[in-house]
Amino acid sequence: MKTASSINSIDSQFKKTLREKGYFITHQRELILEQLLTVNSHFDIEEFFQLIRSRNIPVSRATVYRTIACLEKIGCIRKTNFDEAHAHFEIVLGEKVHHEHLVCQRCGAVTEFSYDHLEKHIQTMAKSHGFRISSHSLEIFGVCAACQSAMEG
Amino acid sequence: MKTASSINSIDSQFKKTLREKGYFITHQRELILEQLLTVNSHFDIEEFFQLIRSRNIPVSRATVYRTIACLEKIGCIRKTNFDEAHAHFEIVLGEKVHHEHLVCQRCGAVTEFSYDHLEKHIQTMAKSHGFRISSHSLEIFGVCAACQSAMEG
DNA sequence: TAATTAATTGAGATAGATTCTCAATCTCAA
DNA sequence: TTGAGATTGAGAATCTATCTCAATTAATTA
Repeated sequence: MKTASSINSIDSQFKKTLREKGYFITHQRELILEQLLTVNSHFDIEEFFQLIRSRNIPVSRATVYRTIACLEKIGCIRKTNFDEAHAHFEIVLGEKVHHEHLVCQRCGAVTEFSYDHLEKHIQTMAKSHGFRISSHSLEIFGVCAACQSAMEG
Repeated sequence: MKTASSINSIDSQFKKTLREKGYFITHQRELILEQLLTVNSHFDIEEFFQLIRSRNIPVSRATVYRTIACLEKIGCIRKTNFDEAHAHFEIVLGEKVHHEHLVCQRCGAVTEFSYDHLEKHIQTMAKSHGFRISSHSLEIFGVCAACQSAMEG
């Protein structure tokens, strides 16, 4: 649950990280951060930009794309692949445990789950190949429970 | 290792599957299949199409895209996500064990590995969410051993 | 084998997502 | 306050992939 204070805290973390990495805190970035904290996980940029538009937030599409890319680069946001033409993103900061995704190919619903052992298995696997890990992603595609019922009915 | 006979066998499997699923065996599809068997795993369509061009194989870009999509639909080819703007594909038929990928973000090298337990863990996870799995993909991003040495040197 | 029907093809238009250009503006540090 | 360098906006450009539609071709049937 996002309480007012947790939002402020995430917002501050974003800005702190931006500063630490040498980025400027611009008015547009502040506006985007503020809006980012109002969206659910797993947004796509166009959808997010339309939201910004509808709220009359004065930020251009280019800046939204650039800011998301920037936040991704500094690790505040994660890009995820749901096998669609456009990228999806989710907020990372403030998250304790890395999670994976169940993606329903019928309704598009995304369910997060965490998988304790995966992390260490991956480490072992990578080590045996001399590979230095920077990230990983596990997506499971299929049909969610709700859609299964809907299809039977 | 792809021997002449294994290639013919894969080629026949492709065609058999096409027929079974009600697709026509066209001259263009035969040409594409033939060329497909000469490329390494993990090709992207544009790269593949340029290869076809350079060999003066008379098949259009649209047909290459359509045929790859068709082969994917019938399960002869798998689409993979290497965090790039374009999709990558790999041949599935003739493969015994599903594999995952280590993707080097520096040189782009892709290493396959298989992970015995993943399959059943995923099944368990999905079951607990009432989710019906159709596929999954695990990609590990980072820097391969060779690039690590190169970066030190 | 010829006719029939539906699938497939090619060329180019189109769509969709994202990045780029560049002049104007803004941020931050000194 | 000021200068250097980062950032922005608007629209052009790029890139990947799909779509359109008339012409052609594959498989089926007579």
